[in-house]
Amino acid sequence: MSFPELDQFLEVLRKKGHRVTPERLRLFREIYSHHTHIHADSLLESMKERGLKISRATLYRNLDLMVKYGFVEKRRMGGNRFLFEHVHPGMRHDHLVCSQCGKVVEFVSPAIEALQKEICRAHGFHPDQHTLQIHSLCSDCRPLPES
Amino acid sequence: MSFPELDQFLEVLRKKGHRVTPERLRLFREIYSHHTHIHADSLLESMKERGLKISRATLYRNLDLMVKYGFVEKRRMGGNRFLFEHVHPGMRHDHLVCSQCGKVVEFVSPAIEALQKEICRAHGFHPDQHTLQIHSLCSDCRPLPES
DNA sequence: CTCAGTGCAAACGATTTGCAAGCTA
DNA sequence: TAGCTTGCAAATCGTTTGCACTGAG
Repeated sequence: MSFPELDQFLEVLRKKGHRVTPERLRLFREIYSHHTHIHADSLLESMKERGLKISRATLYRNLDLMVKYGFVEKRRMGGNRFLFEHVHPGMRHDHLVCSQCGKVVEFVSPAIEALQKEICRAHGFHPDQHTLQIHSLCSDCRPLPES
Repeated sequence: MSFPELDQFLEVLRKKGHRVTPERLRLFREIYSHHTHIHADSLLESMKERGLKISRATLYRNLDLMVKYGFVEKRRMGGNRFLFEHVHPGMRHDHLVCSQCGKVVEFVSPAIEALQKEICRAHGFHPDQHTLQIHSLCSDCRPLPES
């Protein structure tokens, strides 16, 4: 499976003096074949299952590389682990996260998008590069956790 | 220094069969004397400086207790450490976080507040219990980190 | 007197890093 | 070949936990 973004990635690698290694390519394809946020561990496991060799260290190192060059986003959604997601050009979306169970729902809201920009601008933050998370309780996790 | 919320806290402790220990009281007062998000470590240090004895373990255990009973909020703002903040009744605010340096700015926006509620509702999330974070780059951290 | 709470140190989970060996350019 | 990359294992970092002791009720 190939992705249009792969060529851009290769170009960046060359331009920046990085080498094109099999591990790098495998990982790149792997992330681009998942269409939502995924943990480093799940990526590793998923690659292992498919027989794609890569070590945990290399995985983390290359994820950071892809983040650095803008191919991947790395964020935390309240939990302990980072979630990775390949960028979706021209398709911004934000995340609604359950503070209890960690469930993540994606949503798109032009209205909130506009407000985000405005708030960023008002505080001297860069208005083009932003993401937003709403943390709340999902329907399974009851309104108020008693006990 | 005493806080109106302290009495509520004491009441909850009694009602729930928890004991009123000096460590608990010290910590409670400590958090309520800080008016923004603060790391566990800073709390510990700050208490140590003031000669208020408490161990790291007890600190974490009691922070969780206060979270459980709704006196404290515990969240991650992108960094590795949790941030704690005593609740500000009737004074909701959200956070704008620099994805680079971690700087956190508080803001209030009734408009975004309304949208949050709406989005929560639309996805079956609890609309009253929510917080929101915008992640972007602050003025010091330049638009696009080259290299 | 009892059992919840404390402190210490050890355990943990995710991620990062040092170093020797491997492989791109 | 040169030196970026890899894999392994060890290290780190913040937070959590087991356990014996302490002290609130």
